[in-house]
Amino acid sequence: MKIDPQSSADLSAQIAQAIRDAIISGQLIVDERLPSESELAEQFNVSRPTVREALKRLAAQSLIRTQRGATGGAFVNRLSFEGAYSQQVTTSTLLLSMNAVSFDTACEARYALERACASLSAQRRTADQLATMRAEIFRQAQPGLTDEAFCASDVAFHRALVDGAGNPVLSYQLASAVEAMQPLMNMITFTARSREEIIALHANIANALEARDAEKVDAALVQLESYTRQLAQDVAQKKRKPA
Amino acid sequence: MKIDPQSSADLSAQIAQAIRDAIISGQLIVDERLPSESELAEQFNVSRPTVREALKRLAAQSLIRTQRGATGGAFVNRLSFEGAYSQQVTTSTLLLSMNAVSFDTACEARYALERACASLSAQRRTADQLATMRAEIFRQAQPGLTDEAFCASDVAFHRALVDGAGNPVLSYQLASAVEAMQPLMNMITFTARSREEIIALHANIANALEARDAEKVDAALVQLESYTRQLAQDVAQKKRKPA
DNA sequence: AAATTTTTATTTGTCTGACATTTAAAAGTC
DNA sequence: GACTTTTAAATGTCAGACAAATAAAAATTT
Repeated sequence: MKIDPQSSADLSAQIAQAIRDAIISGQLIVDERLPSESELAEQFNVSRPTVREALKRLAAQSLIRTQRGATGGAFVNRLSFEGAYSQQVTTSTLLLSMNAVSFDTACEARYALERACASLSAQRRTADQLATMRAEIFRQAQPGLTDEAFCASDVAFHRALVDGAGNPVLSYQLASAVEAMQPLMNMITFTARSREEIIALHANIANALEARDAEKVDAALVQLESYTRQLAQDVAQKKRKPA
Repeated sequence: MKIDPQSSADLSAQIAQAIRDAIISGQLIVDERLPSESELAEQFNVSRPTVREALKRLAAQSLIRTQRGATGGAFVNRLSFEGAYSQQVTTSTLLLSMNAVSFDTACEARYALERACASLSAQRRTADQLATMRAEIFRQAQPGLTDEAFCASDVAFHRALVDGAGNPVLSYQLASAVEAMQPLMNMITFTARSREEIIALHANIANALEARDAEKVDAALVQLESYTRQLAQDVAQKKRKPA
């Protein structure tokens, strides 16, 4: 692990990169303890605050964790799906909100991905996952539900659908896409009529999954996508030309 | 932007979270300048090193950038697809290498996602993207190509296929999945025979895209997936029982 | 007056040294 | 032997300083 004293980049960034490379290349393995901050400072020939800034950078990426105390220090993290997932949600959400990605584009991506695991889900979904979906459908039908709560339940429903594929990599990638869209979905007002429609489509999906009928799941998802886009369009139109 | 003095979490982590929340919620907008480090230190009632650690955390997530000098400071970054993408590749690569995700699981996820944009790509791919694919196929046929170079070209080919869908969100999500698998793919030795086979399948895909035939693209991808998994299995078997 | 150079102020980057806090192990005590 | 106290090591935080970069302001020259 060396740094280039000629480089114009921040020392803390260089040190972080050096350690990051060591982790990625396997020189540092999971749960291994890094040298103490003072030792690292000596190794890299910098001061402790500089080392600390580097370590905080790595901590922000969940590459390391720190513990205080006698046997404390910085340890290489085992990257968990959960951790990576929540980080991914933050990033995706910001991407959507900052880059003026159109609702249609986001929607298209989401459903394209979701349909990708629908057929796997039809094969593998467990009874538990099906029950979760049914429970969420039931919740969605409750009167007096706020739009936010309705959307949250919608996310949970689709999350269960995705998890049904039984592939953690897919769950990780997809769940973040679904969740990142939630702020956009929250901007849609769901009338009683549109909720009914969505719930019916959700029920179709659940029924098709119960029957392990991949084609019907796919068809229902296609319908749900086009209906969602229709709703968004109506909302956009009303905004332009308020009654 | 406030922090909880009762909390046991690091001050720098709390401050980073407070600023992060402000960015996500839109209180701080793109290219807006944060208060100077000294001002932030005063606001949060902490020292400057602590503020700096917080800012480094945000910089590690590309949420902010810093500039030195008179009009310098920390500015809110516009999250770019490229930046998010490279970060995502790092995370996904580590996830695959650290969590003993089986090759089959990763492969299944990758092709499920890839097939998801194949039909879009068949509709929308540009002549340029098709030409890129053809060029990569040509490169793959060159004798004397190392396995690493072959894999890199493979990534480029699939990247072009994904980009053909014309949906930046899909490109972003998918390209990272494809690229994250590269280290795993690099462990496979591609014999002349297997390269031939893969190149033929790539050609099938390109032809089908040229004809804008979504079904044929899908079929070729299914074949490619099963062939890739077959290859990986052979490699694993040879490792267990070396000739 | 215009162009160039110098100065100056501001801001981040880095260093030094100190103290607080947490934690586990070692030492001491009952 | 079980419990308590001490100690040492590590991270967390602070204060103050200087270095380096940078742009604006001021001064100088043409």
